[in-house]
Amino acid sequence: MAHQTVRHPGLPDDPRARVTEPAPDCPVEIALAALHGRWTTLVVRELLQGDRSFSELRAALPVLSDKVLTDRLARLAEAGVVARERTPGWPPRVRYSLTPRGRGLGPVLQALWDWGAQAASS
Amino acid sequence: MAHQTVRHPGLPDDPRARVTEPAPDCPVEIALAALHGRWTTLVVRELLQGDRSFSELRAALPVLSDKVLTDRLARLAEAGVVARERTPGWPPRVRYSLTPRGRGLGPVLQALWDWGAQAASS
DNA sequence: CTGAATCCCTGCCGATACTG
DNA sequence: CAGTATCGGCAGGGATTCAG
Repeated sequence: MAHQTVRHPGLPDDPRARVTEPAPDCPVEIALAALHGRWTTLVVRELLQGDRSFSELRAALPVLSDKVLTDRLARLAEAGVVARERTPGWPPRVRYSLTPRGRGLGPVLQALWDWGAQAASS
Repeated sequence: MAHQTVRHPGLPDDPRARVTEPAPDCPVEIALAALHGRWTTLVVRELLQGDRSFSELRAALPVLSDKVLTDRLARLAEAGVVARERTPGWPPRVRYSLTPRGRGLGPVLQALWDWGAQAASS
């Protein structure tokens, strides 16, 4: 059943696994930074189902304000998770989609889901 | 090579996967909340290597202040990740260790590490 | 030794109004 | 349609000091 060698009690043999204070280049920090912020995971979830326009995202997440949606998309783009594509002409249309790296977040979200779905009993 | 069935584009068939706004009972939110905050993952990393006292944690993470360490341990305990054990007598000694649930964070951190370790190229 | 109390500063995020 | 500009409330987190 176990399909990976059990190396639980040790993260990879990498110097970044031994830092004594938060480091922006730590892979775990990078991943958490990409998912950081309210609404971020929900935006990623929407895009995991296909590319979307700004309005479609607003419609899917009605409570999310324009400003925050803009901010989330900008941060996700900066993290290499989301790609923007403007179609020229009028009215302006922009399609958002996940990059390959963004699609790689699927298993990560799955791991988070699996852990969080367990009962909180110690 | 692929050792898991590809169900990328779909999180579990659970109503909580379809919420349209941040929900505290969403498993992903629960997991991210447990790991939330600066220093949190480093504290967990320390405890993944064995139980520790307050002072040992301070020594391992010298820049971390008392207040924040106290806060992180309290939050992790509340999340069912960390267990506290006071040994009676003087001076007061407290040992912190991971619960089984806390040890379950190993694979989660591994998934975050793996994703973050990839180059940020789109 | 293991924290709790207090102060302060910064950054997130929501609401509203406005622009290319 | 797809954003930007501005303002304000509030919580995160660091330093310092005090307590059980």
